Amino acid sequence: MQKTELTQPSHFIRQIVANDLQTNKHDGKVVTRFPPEPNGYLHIGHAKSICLNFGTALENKGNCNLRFDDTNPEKESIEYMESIKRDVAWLGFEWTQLRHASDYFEQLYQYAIELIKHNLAYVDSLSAEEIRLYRGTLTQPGRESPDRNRSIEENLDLFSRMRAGEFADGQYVLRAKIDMASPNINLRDPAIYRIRRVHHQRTGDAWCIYPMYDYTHCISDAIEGITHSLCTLEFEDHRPLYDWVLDKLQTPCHPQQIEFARLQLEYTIVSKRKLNQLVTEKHVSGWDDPRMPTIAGLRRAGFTPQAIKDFCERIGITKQNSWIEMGVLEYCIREDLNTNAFRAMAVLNPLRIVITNYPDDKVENLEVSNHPQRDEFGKRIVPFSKTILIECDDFSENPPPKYKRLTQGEEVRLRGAYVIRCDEVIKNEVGEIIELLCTYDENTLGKNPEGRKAKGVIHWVSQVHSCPAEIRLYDRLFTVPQPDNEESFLDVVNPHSLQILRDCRVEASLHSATLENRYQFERTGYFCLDLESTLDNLVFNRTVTLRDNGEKD
RNA sequence: UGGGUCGUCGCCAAGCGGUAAGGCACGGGGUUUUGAUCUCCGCAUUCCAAGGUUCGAAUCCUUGCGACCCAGCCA
Repeated sequence: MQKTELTQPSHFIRQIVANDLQTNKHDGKVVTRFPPEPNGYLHIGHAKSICLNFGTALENKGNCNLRFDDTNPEKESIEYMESIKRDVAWLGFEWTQLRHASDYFEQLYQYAIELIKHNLAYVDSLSAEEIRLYRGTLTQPGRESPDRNRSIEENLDLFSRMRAGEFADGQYVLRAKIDMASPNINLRDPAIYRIRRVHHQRTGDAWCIYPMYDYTHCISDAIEGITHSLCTLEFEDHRPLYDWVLDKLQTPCHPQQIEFARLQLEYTIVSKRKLNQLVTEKHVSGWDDPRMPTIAGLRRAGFTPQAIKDFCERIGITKQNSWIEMGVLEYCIREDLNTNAFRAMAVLNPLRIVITNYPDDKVENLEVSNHPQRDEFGKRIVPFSKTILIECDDFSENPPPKYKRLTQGEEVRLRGAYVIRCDEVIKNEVGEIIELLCTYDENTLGKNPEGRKAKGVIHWVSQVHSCPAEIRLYDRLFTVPQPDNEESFLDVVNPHSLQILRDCRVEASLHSATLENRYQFERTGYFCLDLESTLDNLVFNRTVTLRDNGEKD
């Protein structure tokens, strides 16, 4: 938000807003809203909408409300509202006002009476099933309900009695009187109020009739003075209805609905039903499992708000259905963490090295830079001693060509420390390597050895000084790019999406790691503390691996 | 001949009648005490297709083709 303001690419919504500002269409105001239904957790797709709505307001010194579309109490809850507020705030956005569609229930009711009085709405006694039958099909026009020409007086009476609770759930419905022959099915006398005796999380039992989305949303927008009502493509067909309602009623203003394509991210699923299934069937640990595409999951995995916002900016806003590759999201988090994460060393699969020519009890507190490019990050102390641990992978008896790590008889640099040479490989009775005997060159601290150069650089920790840790390696949750297209998305859950390593050793400085900090474990990836971590049992999550251009085996 | 929307590089995406931006990915060189970062270079004679208008078309017109959305008293 701070760095790219002037270079932000334009997209069609920015152009519309800029043009409206120029022509003074809305008195020079820009007011948007993010209108989630509190019936689930926010996910990366919502992040796109959040960034668009809040971003549009911010860029134009306008306002953006957070409005809960809470018109269907059966599915909604306060718990979801709280999680949504937490996630929006975490992303770094501040809503101008917190609103609820339910704040407008009385006004919505009065507007409905207005519609009835203008002979533009009627109470229908057809059942849900009958209404479906009367609606017609995509190619066949619908038929008018027998109740369509009920008198205004009778409609008024029935509607007030609907509110008063005189009828059973489903017995009556209030419908807009538009056009049963419209090629746009949304205009075939859509239901705008239904009777539902459900306790509402905010209005309690004050109402037994609840307004429907199409009727509620446009009026809520108008009440809040929204100028640009941004929504996803599937609502394009609803725009004529949005406009119809506002055209017929004396509302404070008539916002412009503009549709954009929702985000589709490869290797993820975003349907609430499916996400819920992953949770309840224990394919993941919860809504905030680091493999989940939820904001909570991304947060726990170590993603930063800035990376997510950068991602949303990069993918653009258009009306094209498109699939974004994971690589884009990964690039964004790597870019952020590369410049902002402290470096540290952690050995995931330890292999012991004894430096035979290093004094038995000597310990050197080496000063190591916290960031190779940012000196202002300072230095930390990393103890060095005779017995150290390196990554199993960093030693090979039969190295492939161009191998840059440790091999017998060859030299390698221990990051931030000395150059060592491997002299001998110790194996157990079944032939597994259990220890390496090496010698170090005491003249190589902070400088290259005389006349030669180590083949590569590997990371390490001192055995006695390091801390044990559990490290969780996460990978994509699905094995195919579009799990939604699969007969059963559960069949393509990646069985290796979580690998828990329990014998890891991390450098001593990580004992004081905090939930807020991110780290690059040098040469292995970006990590953060998991919220289950304790002082006696450090747990780190891998956010993303380092980019790997190398010819690793 | 139901309605709506959309087709520009492997994936995104600018372009708005004056001769194809940019990002990701990918390939190659350089620097490097992270096979990271950084850096340099390469990467659409062509814009779904075919016609047409024009000095000039990805942009305008016509006709096709393909994809997505809509028949909840969900949002």
